Amino acid sequence: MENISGSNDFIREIVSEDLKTGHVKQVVTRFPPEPNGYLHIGHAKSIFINFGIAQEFAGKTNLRFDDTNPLKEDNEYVNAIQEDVAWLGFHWDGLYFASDYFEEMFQRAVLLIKKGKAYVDDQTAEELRLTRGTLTEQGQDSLYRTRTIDENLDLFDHMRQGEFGDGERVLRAKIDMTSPNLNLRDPVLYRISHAPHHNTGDKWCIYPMYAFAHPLEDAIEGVTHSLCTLEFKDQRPLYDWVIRECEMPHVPHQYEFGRLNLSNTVMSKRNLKKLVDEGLVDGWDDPRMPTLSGLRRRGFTPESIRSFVEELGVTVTGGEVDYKLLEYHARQDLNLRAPRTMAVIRPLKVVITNYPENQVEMLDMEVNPEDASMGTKQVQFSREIYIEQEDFMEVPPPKYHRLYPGNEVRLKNAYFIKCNEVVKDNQGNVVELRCTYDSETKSGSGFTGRKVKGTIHWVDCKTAIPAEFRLYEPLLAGEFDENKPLEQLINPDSLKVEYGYIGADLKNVKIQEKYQFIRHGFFNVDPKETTTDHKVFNLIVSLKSSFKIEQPSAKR
RNA sequence: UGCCGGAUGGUGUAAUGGUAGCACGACUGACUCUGAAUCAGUUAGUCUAGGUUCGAGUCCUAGUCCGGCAGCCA
Repeated sequence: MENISGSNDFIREIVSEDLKTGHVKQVVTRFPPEPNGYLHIGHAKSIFINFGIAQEFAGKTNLRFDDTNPLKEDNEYVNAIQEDVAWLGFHWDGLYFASDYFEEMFQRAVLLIKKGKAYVDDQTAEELRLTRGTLTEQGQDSLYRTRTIDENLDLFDHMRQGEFGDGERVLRAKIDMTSPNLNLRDPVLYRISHAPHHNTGDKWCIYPMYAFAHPLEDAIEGVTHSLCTLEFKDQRPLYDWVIRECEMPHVPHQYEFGRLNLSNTVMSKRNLKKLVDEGLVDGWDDPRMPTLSGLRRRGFTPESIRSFVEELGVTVTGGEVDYKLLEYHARQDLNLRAPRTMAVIRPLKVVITNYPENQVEMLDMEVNPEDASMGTKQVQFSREIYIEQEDFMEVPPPKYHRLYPGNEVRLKNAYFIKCNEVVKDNQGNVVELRCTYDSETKSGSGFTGRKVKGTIHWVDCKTAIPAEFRLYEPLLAGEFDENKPLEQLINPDSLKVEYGYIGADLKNVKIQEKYQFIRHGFFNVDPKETTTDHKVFNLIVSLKSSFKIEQPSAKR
């Protein structure tokens, strides 16, 4: 069978081959998050791989919560994860919980004991660690390794009945304490934890470990290709051991791919949670976070995340992707879809002295020059407007095409204006510009009398609406360093808040709507902070700019 | 001095023994009522040393470097 997308990574080749040879009738994958945090863009890669491959080969994908550790899991995460997966555009075939299989897992563990393949160990966690050996030294058999089957059965049952305290005993696989693969040195299968579970309540006080539970979950659900990240590679022999020794009728296979790492950010649930818990960010959905909820609030579209992830491919090498590539995909998507508008983020007032005091006119503006079908809209123009502070310089550097004394520029969709006078306050700051306009130069009039180097955007003072703009830079100033406290790593400029103006055309914006503020970038209407009276816009990604001031004379 | 993986421009990725290609970035230029977009171009790569072969990024040997593994986490 051929896949639809045409992309052909090593996993798709395996799937293809399995289908062709008939080893597999229908491909079944699963996305198995632990509900102990919110999903991030790294998970998006796994989601696109698991759901994507199943889709391409007409298979099925389950959303399965790997909830085998009651201490860390919570229903808040269960709900958030479902929302995020759905937002990316995927529908799961089955919605399952590992905890629903606890009884079967217990029975399989009993089977292991009966076969002499598992035993109850009374050693402490510390003793276990000491006898496991090291990377270069083999481990030693536990004193309890030779317990009789009946004794093990009895003890394991008492574990389940709650007759021991946390950590007093564990169930271990009996494999090989001398194996060079640490995962095979009699790994722990079950531990005791008298903790309430988000799904099973207090029904259980023993919980299976990932290494035991995961292969069973896959087998129970009929998963054919269990796709996970590289760090589980060493567990593959154990995965196969569990399936085989537990005599699971269905045999899934594990394949590993490289995890996604993004530059200048934190990418582990542990550290993301820390940022949230320490109040260093505004929750899991802080727009600077690489979480899916953060990216959504920031304004990234699922389509741009998808094309980004798909471009990376599926490989067995690890690496770190420059976040600029994600920005590129966001621009690419938004450029075609986002309506254009003019917004002034750092306002500077301009009075057009030869424009009649009470005159007002409506000017046409293309909604999106990339898509004529989006039509035009009208924007109001009058004698007083705001322009961007950085679009004026009293002493312009070379190749500065914007406003400066004596220079003429075009106001986008309006007229040429020329700067005649600069008004300053007591401190010498420029507070107002007095300009004249040329009525011959109206946009759309076909005026060709003379040319102008620059076009700048503006907002009419009479109808301007105050707005808050949140400008973002990467969360971390440099690369993640686990030896430094998080608060020292955070980029102090990761969030800058500005107060400026939007035009009347944005009076009725709705949350999560995306716009391009001409010459600035793409912005999203913040869903958390925006009210009818106070509009907050999140910078999704700025427009590229080839303009650089050669001599940074910040003087205006 | 264990085991398992892996090394292709600054970054990510392709080439399945037969011309090292693509994308991002960076830099030019054209165009432009967004210094955007678009278009054209430039830049820059097979870890090292041997070997097999008419031919090696690809196969073999040795080395170097990088990642993962010593939770009763997943």
